[in-house]
Amino acid sequence: MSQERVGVDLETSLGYLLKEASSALRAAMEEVLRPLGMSVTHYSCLELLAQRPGLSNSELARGAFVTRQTMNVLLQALERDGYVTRPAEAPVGKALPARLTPRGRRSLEKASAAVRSVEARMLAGLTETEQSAAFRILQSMIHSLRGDNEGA
Amino acid sequence: MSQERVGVDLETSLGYLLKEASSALRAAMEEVLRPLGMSVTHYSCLELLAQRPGLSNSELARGAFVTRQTMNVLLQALERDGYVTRPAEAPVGKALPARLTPRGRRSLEKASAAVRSVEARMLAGLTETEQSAAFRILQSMIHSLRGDNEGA
DNA sequence: TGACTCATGTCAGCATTCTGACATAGGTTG
DNA sequence: CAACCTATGTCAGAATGCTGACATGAGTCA
Repeated sequence: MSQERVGVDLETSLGYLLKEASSALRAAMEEVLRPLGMSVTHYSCLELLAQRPGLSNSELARGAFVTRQTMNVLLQALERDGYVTRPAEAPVGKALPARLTPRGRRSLEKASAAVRSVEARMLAGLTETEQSAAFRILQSMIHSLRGDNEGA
Repeated sequence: MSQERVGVDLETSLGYLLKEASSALRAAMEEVLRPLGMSVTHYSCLELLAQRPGLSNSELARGAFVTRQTMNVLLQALERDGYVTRPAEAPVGKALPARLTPRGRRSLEKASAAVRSVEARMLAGLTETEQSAAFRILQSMIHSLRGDNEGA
């Protein structure tokens, strides 16, 4: 619109590109999940529970990259609507292991398929080799950012 | 905490890994920007203006991956606090070209250095070749997700 | 010229997520 | 055992970003 290249490196910054890709992925997921009446966080919670039954609220929060307070709000809604069950008493400690109900599992099926198709579209232009490279590169970035390698 | 590997593919999903990396990057940026009293969106806006002076509110919003309404609220605050100036009248159309004030430029300096150090840390474990690969791969993902290649 | 379409700036209301705080359960350490 | 530390679930308030809506300016096209 305004001008073209005053000339710095937003276009060459991997950080910016990472944010751009993540934003595009999120938008694409929202687009396919909206018709199913499901938000990305909503889907993430169900998918996590399908793959790792018995996760606690805090564990789900970490897996979905939100705070445990946020996840708690969502879990209470999912429980109220019958997608998820949690025992009234904690079997050990305070952690309440959550599980999908049959209704939750059913509702996840369509969403999961939709999201997998988005992921497939995302990877459509990449060779197997490139996908493997992407995997290693992203893991390295995460590792470095979290500072897993410093300190003792 | 609960169990280890019930066993599906969250650990092998590039979509999940992308979200994880983006989340780690955002957290690292927030960590270094907080001492400077600056949020990520706040920083993004200033950095965009430094690199592309004269961007309009809507263009800044697209560049920072937020809606133009959200960017407008931020811009008004930045203008009120003297980091940014916009003309009272649009030179053409309705778009108001925004520019950094000296104060805005000064405030950006430290933030920009901090963010660049985060990006450097993110890339620390990667070779030049891998960084080039990451660039091409991320661009391909963005391109595919946006569906630039379909239709006419 | 006039109707149409599109992008923009902006206001208002709503949704989502976060920060802060508290009580409790369990493990650790002296 | 007692003090301490960490993790958890949960409530309340605040911040942040979004959707909806409206008016305006510019280009397009008949």
